[in-house]
Amino acid sequence: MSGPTLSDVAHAAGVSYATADRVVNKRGNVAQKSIDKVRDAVATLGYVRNVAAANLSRKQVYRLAFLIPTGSNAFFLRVREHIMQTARHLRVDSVTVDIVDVPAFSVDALHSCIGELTSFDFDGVAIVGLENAKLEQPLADLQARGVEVVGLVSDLPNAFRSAYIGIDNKVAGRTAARMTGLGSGSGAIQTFVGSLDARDHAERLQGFREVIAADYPQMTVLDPVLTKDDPAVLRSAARHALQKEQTVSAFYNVGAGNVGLVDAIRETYVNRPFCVVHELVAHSRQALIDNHIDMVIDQRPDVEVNRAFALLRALIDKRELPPMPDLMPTIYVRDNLPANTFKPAMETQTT
Amino acid sequence: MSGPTLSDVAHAAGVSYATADRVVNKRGNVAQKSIDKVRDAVATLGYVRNVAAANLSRKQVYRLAFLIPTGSNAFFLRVREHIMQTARHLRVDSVTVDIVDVPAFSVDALHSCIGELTSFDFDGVAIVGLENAKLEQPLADLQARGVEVVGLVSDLPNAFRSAYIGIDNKVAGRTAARMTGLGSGSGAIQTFVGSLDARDHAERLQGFREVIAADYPQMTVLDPVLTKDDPAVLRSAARHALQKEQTVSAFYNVGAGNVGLVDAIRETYVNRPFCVVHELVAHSRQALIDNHIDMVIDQRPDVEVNRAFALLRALIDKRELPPMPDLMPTIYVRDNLPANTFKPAMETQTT
DNA sequence: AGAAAAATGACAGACGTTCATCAAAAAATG
DNA sequence: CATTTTTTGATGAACGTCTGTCATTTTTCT
Repeated sequence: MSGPTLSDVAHAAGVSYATADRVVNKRGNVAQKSIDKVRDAVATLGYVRNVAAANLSRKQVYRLAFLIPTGSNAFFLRVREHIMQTARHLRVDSVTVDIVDVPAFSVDALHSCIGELTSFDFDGVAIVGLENAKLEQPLADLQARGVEVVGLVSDLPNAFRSAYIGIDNKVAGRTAARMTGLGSGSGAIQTFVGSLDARDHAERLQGFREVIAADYPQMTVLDPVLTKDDPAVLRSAARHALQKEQTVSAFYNVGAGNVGLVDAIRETYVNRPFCVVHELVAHSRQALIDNHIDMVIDQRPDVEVNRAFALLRALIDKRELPPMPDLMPTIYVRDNLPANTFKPAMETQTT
Repeated sequence: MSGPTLSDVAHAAGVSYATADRVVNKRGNVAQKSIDKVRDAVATLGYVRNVAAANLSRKQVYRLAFLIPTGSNAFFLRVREHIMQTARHLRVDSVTVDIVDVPAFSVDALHSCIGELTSFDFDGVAIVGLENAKLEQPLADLQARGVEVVGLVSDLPNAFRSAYIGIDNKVAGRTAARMTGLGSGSGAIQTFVGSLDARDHAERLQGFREVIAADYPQMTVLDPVLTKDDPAVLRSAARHALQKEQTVSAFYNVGAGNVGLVDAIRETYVNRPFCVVHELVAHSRQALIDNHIDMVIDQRPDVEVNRAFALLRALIDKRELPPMPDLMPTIYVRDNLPANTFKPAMETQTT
């Protein structure tokens, strides 16, 4: 019924259980001849280790940490809440989770946070990262201690994490452009970015420009307003664009701070621009319903968090990674909004 | 380190291990007083059963079956392939999978297939269903034998399955309409359906009509052509629509058979209609790249299959269901196509 | 050949649960 | 109070793997 055991393998290979165990667990001190015999037996019998038994025996626990930017950013509140919820359900699998707060967009803060992680011996960490060479040293230290590291939402220096879990932001920008082209057609597009140092912002803008340039020659992409994701900046810049330029027919906000953008649009009664923004949160959702914006491109942080858990566990177990469908930006319009309300997280940390 | 054991609970409750075990496993023959004491201890200690140990002890194996329509339908080939791939990776968790072929769209065939399932004692089955009262009896029999049943992609009679895993097709239709409104703007929309008896097709069309009627009065939705998902029917109907009606400015195909639709469009050199179809497969992908169609609404069968596995396991274990983000229709345009090639499945069944 | 090194076999305790058995205690019944 | 019924405690054998120890065999080297 339930597959062959290691005893069966040992017997089939004509060696003792101890030797078979030495082979499959790479304990060394085994003759090549025996290794081959055991490998063959494993293959022909189709032996797969019983993880339940293995985890039981070695008292495996998965101690995970998530490094998430602090602040009232609605997007990361969503992320936090989903982590807590999932963590509660994963306790049956011996998974424990800590959420570590780290000041947003600060390389130095992230640096010291990662440094402190080493003293807590986690088995795996997911980090909302920044791409900065300064982070390489502490990440390398972490990995040297056998901690699995993945980048979440925003990537880390590539060589110092095992995987990146997030959407392809260039693709997201290209999609935004295609939608803007469909919805607007001609005129100038005012773009807004939080910071061009943030790779995700830069990539989105780049993808956006590519598609407009290639397929919508009758539209022009205006240089982005630098907003630092500050709603106040968005508000005044958007007002300015709406009043002065008659020809602005579309807005694309690559970053956050949509509250301000929507404020400005709300004041415009006729012919508001076609408007695409990122990340579905309570406010952008409402703006969609109220017909102040046309489209929200969302990266489904809940899905990303789920994947982070699955991936970290697989990495820690050092097993082959399960097939993971690509993460796709999800396009929300008024007509396909999920029923879920986005309530503020009110849970405390699980330790 | 790793949470309290049942021994700890028993000790804290002041009862024997045996009694604590009787309580948590509902074996009966235990005084209410003891039940309360144990429950309290579980709560205060935060005891959660160690599934690894439990599964080991009871030699838990998950025998799953997927009932998938036969035929060369590219969509279900995708589904099958992903099931096989995932199954291979889940062997480490003692999951075995059988894919059962069932003739497409036949209530009688599905009926007898489900009937035969009872003799194989599976623990859970996922069924690409049909909504027909005829199926209620065999489904009830299955469930009576303790088999967990979920509907996949296309639902079963609601009362006879534990869950439906698939997108909300009305939402998908509404989204298609919004996109068509953005992309086209005015004129007649020719729609195509496989069959109005298929609930997913009917719902998509209904959602589509709703949005066009409400928000795009300058567009009209023509009555759907019934295609039975046959490319030949699509081809001739589309040709007819393109030649005769000058005013057809958009196509929306609710069902399959897009090969024929694209054939007809390819012949139209000027002003082809704005075109939205469902399900990303090799052919629709290519049509998108070739600019013969504008948009593909996809339900990510790979994601759905993953979810079916997770859900069935949770149901079989009778544990609380983990938080599952809504399944959203994914919108593909030329600019966000996944790199993956859709190669035909070449695996054999896992048994 | 003899000594050192490497490889192997045999075994046993542990991990936390499930499940069964048996005797003992407590509670309910007449 | 005696008898039946219900509830409890104690115990032990699985489940498959991990890990360690120790004695024994085989190989390698001088």
